[in-house]
Amino acid sequence: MISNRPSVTNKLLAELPRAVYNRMLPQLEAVTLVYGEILFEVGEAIKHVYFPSDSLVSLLTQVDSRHALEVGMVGNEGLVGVTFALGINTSPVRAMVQGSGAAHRMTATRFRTELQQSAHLQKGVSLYTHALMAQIAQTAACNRFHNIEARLARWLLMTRDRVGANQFHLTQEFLSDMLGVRRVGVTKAAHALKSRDLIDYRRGNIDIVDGRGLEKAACSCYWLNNGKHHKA
Amino acid sequence: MISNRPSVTNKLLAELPRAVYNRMLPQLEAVTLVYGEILFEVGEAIKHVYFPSDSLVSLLTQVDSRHALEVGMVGNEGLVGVTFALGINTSPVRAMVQGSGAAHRMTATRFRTELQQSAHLQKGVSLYTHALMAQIAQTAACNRFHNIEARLARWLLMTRDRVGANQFHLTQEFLSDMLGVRRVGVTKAAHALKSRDLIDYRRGNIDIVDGRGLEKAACSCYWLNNGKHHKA
DNA sequence: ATGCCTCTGTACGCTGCCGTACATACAGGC
DNA sequence: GCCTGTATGTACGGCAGCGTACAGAGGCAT
Repeated sequence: MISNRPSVTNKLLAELPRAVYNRMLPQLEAVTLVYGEILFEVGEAIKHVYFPSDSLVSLLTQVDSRHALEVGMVGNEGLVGVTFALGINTSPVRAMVQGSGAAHRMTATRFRTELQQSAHLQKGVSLYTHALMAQIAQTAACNRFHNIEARLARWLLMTRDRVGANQFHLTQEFLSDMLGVRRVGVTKAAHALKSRDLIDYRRGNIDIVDGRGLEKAACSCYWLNNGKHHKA
Repeated sequence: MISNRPSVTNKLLAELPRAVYNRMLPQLEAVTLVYGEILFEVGEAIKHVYFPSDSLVSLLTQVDSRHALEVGMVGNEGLVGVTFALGINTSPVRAMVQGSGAAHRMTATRFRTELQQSAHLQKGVSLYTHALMAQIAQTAACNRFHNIEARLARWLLMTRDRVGANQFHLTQEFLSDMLGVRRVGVTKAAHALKSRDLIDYRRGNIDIVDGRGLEKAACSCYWLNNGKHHKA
């Protein structure tokens, strides 16, 4: 018989031993995250941690009122709120929903209890924290050395890998905040990629036409950090 | 009476409860780190973790053969090898000694044992890991938006805070790798700061003349992330 | 003191991105 | 259909930093 418990496709949860997984399930609340929603703001107390399944969350640093920059991207391979697992109940970054979709969340206090009770969960979260640190460091270097076009290509590929689809909704305005550049800069880069038949887009709907080609257009950072850390 | 055990001034160690501290001491090996020494390379297995006391270590990402960039700085407030505490025995970054001085190190396997035995140590390492993540994220944004001069000022101040002195040895060539810019770029920025009587330097010996002034010349990232996270 | 090596300063053309402003095109509501 | 808002395209001067090359200048060793 089929249970009516939420179907959890978050990998971090899915890789837990059966017993731990089952114990955690009733504590998880299924939620739908929507594009633009802010899960937590810088310095704000974290109330829940989120386990995306087919949603996608961006971690952003705000420099001043005009400038923002994405430092990390969390899909179903991780959780939003790793800092909480490190014993801090505020976030150094803003977490914003970049791709609408399903996720499960758990209250911060319950999550803490679970962490204390399960070495497996601790281990999984630690591994993911490490992967996230590596991603942030890689992104930092990428932002410094690579041009907008290559970074845009990489970014689109990383998004594709996490949502598992070649189409998704994103405006250029939004992308400019992710890459930390002017909207016009995104327009030019996107135009260039489009003219080479690598992508297509129309009013926020982006379509990756030639994935292979796009991978060539992206900087090598993509391969070094494409969210497949666990697979190696 | 005065014991002849090594005087450990690393804050992470110093803040441990007496009992834990005493148990760890015999496992710690006093070492002297020298400018330019590489503690570990990207992807290499970590043999030891390091607790700097008056030495200073840079965490670098190597993009290609020509381009490197510092993403984090570790002084006596932390440890080098946090990723190991997260269950990964390789480092995603290169760790390079930026300021010669004393440190204590422990073999990776012993460190892991200690971690399992002491919740206090775990807690301390977790908090530091969080601070380091915040630092890396902040640095990422800083590298994206602020000009060389402001970044150089910030960098010198961060170094000062960690070594606890207004003078230290650093060539402009070295600095260019830290900031991810040309050496000439550093020369110009340093020259500008010198002409404003904020710093002085001569063949690698840098002297912060006017700390207050330098703080004004630095970007706001300095205040957001000046290694005093624990004090708040 | 001589010579070498390292460190710092200067020059020059180039390009990617910036800030800003404005023009076009598409979508949905009425 | 028309209007309005949103999304995308184009234009233009300006500048910070790039890549490269070479010139002084201080330290150190022989």
